[in-house]
Amino acid sequence: MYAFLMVTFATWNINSIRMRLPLLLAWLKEKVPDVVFLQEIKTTDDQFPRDEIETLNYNVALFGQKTYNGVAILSKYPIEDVVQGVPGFKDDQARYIEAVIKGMRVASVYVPNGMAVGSDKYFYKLDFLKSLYAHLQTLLAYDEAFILGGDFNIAPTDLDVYDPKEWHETILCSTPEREGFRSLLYLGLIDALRELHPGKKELYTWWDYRGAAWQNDFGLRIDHFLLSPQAADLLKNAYVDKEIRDTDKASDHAPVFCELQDYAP
DNA sequence: ATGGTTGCAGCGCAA
Repeated sequence: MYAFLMVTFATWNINSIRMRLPLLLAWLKEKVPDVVFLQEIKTTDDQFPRDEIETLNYNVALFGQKTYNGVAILSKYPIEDVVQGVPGFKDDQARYIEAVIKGMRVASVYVPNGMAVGSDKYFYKLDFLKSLYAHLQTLLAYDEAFILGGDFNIAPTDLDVYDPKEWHETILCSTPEREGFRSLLYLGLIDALRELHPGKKELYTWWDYRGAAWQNDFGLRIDHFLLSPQAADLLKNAYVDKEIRDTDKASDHAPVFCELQDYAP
């Protein structure tokens, strides 16, 4: 009798939670996702608008940072066993938070942008991906349902890029970055959005503020949900919520939704 | 167009 119940996950690079708070609150009220992964909250935990979000019946888990980065998990259900940072990766930037919700492990990740191929930040990005790979390998050994959502700052294939020639071997699209992402898939994780929309080009999640990219649909798919095989068995729906990208004072990223059949009714 | 726009912080840096 619980067969039709769903748990709705959303991931959104919000690009400053304080700048985007009215938009976030309206969006939460309208869409009512059960669990939300946020990236680039760009604030310390003490400056996070916790009260406004808790008023909408969300629990909050934070890994904040001043000015840059910062990740969070919002959940209608209790949040347990919070982990801040990728275990085993020494990092002074707040880019990963993991927890257990309704018995299932969940995580919100903000993979480094990398700035330019060959830069110091680029190699930091590749190092981050290696450590993420090692940690996910550990988690997958449990053979349990697990969901990871976030801004990976990688367009996995040319299908995920509005103009692959212009972006050929540039940041977000270089072969080492793509191999890093692909290695996560080869571990056995499933790219939820691509799984349900094979061959579809218009799955973009990010449009640069510059160059009227949104108006021209110059987009890239760089925000992803990765599911363990046990979670993928429950996958019912995945889509990009493009509507909010069109609003005034929008983030440059659109949220991605992922609906799983309820795993603990 | 090695430009363009946005957020944070209060100047340039990061994206």
